[in-house]
Amino acid sequence: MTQQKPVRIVDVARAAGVSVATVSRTLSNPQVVNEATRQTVFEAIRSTGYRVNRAARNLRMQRAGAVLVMVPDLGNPFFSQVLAGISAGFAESDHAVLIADTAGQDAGAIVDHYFRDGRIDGLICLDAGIRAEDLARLAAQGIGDRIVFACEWIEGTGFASVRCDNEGGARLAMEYLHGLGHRAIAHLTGPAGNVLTHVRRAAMQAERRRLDLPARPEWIIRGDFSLASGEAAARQILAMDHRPTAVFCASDMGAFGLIAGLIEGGLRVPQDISVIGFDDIELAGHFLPSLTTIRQDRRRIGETAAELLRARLDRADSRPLPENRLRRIGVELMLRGSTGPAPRSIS
Amino acid sequence: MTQQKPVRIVDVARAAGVSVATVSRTLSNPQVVNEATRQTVFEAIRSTGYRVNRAARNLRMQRAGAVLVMVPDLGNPFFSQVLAGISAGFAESDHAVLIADTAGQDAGAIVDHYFRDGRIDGLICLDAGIRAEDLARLAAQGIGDRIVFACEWIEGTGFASVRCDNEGGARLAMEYLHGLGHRAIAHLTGPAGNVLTHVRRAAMQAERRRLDLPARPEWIIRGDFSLASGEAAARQILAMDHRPTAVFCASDMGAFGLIAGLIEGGLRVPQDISVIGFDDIELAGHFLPSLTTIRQDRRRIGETAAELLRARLDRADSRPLPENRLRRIGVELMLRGSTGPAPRSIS
DNA sequence: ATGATGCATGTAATCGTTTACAAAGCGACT
DNA sequence: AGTCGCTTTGTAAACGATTACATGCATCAT
Repeated sequence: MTQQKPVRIVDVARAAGVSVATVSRTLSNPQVVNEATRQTVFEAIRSTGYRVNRAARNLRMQRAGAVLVMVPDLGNPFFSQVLAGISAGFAESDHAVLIADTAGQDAGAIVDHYFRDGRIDGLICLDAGIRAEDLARLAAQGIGDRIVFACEWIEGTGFASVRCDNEGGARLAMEYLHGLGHRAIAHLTGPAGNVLTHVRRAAMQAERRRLDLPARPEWIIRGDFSLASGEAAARQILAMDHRPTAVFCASDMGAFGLIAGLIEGGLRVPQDISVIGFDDIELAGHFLPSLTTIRQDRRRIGETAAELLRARLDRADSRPLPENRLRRIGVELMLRGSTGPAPRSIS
Repeated sequence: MTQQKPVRIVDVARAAGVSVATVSRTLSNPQVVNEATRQTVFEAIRSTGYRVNRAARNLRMQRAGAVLVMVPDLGNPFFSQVLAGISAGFAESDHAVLIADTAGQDAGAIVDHYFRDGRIDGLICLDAGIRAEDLARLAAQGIGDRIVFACEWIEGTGFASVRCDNEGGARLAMEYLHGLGHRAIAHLTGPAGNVLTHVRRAAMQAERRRLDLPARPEWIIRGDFSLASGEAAARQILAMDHRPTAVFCASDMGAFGLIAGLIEGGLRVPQDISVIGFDDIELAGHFLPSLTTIRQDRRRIGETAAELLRARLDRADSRPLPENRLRRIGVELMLRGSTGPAPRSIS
């Protein structure tokens, strides 16, 4: 019941009959110590139950032993999968994983503080909402290559980044709808200013041009990845003179809201209108109707980001290897129940 | 572009023309230093851009400056909300928030290592799957009161705990269904061995007895909080000779799967059978039909857990205040579309 | 015998703080 | 004047590891 005092390295040294230096070396650089001594030391470590004090090691080695994951909204289930991947990717490493929610706070300042406090060695950023000047400051401090963006990224900067193949996803969706006979295809976008919004919409439009499909301004419907924005979009569509026969949504959540709204408005999905999402969140397969969508492996994005950052942290300061800046994780079309052949034209 | 070396406390001392002790005191104990000196020091801190090195401070103060959140499955959106609350609760503190996914690993060992490595000062545990002997070891090390369980807990131990009012939730659900005329009420449970499974089922059964409702063994359907288990439960119900007219599910995910399965099997929800969930996850209001459920404020559970742990960390070692061990967060019945009056009896 | 070489280990400085203790300055009181 | 008390500040010893450097000892060529 009483607080037992922790074992220090000198206790191990005493138990093994060697100096602290030898114990330390046995732990960090085993091959330089004599086989017999090594065994003695390991035995002493085992019998004393020694564990190295991280604060001391970190202070001496001038490192933090931790990385930070900045999440725009921890409550959003989308990110939890990425987080799980990151956590798994660092499980074997001796870096701890810190999290911070940027919600409503100045992301740049937070990151700057964590770094300058010596609390973190690196950063995985799921939030591209950092101001350019903050980034410049970070890069100027020479820590630019210990930052990895995941899912989102910032155009025109040299930071490492892991993302899914957004363009490929949009292409898959459009080709598939086209193959089903759809010509009038609308797009429900993400929030304004978001890089994913931009890229997915641009790819969708490029593909529409390539397939020589008709375009109407009102068929690009502004959303924000949320359920509510999908429901709002449904109302807009219901009110249109020229309704699309299919909608490609930039997110599953938006697609869910859209479907709910359309059905409430009296349309049948997919008989009257097809809907396709993006993400493939867990519920997509169980929604009614189940959702055809572009699957991005969020867990793998997280794992890959962890891998990338670890590689950058491990090489300490040996200059080379600024390659491998961008990793694209493949996407997959998940065929389900929310899409079907285009209805016969009413015109 | 060049790595600029960090400002140390001696740099500030030099800039202010005082000793390092004075600078340190100004930061940690301002009222003991003279007003004028204090101003000078603050100015020096500002002009040098000094930030205290956490590793050094932690080493000297024998603390870690961090807490750990153990999550059974980071990928599960249920926990991400709790995590968001915890993160918010520690935003103002100077404790960093570490996360670890216990998936497939020995939770007890992980916790023990984090503590003994001096990496954490406290723990919030969302996973009650720790072995009793590990807990005993932790308690023996005198850190028992720096552990807070959230959502789940372990019966018969003295650890602090934050949870929703599970019994009240079950009661609300049963009373409501009873009021709608339902008599044959089934229950879809959580996974075996889980404390939430046990408590919710026990409360449901107690309420059923109190309301003098009929009981049948097959109306207690084993689930595991997952979509798939809900779908399996639907198949069981469809095959029953005496079908219940309502099902109280221990989780929303289970309820979603159940509804999907029932509808697929030709039943109408809620006309033929009512379904009520537990949790109120975001999608509950947007599912088709929308899900009547017991809302538990997961974010607030997280915030409260953070609050409790902070209080325990702050009081350092002053013995008192082992009170306030248990906090129950209230639940709320969310009336939606998956429940309706009991169908007229067929018998 | 002597010096060079190499391996294994020990000694002690160092990382950047906090804080116990000592000391200095200044009134006030006897 | 001497003593005491109080406030404010400085000096230096921790905290617990890592590692540059020194040392000791064996081996081997000259």
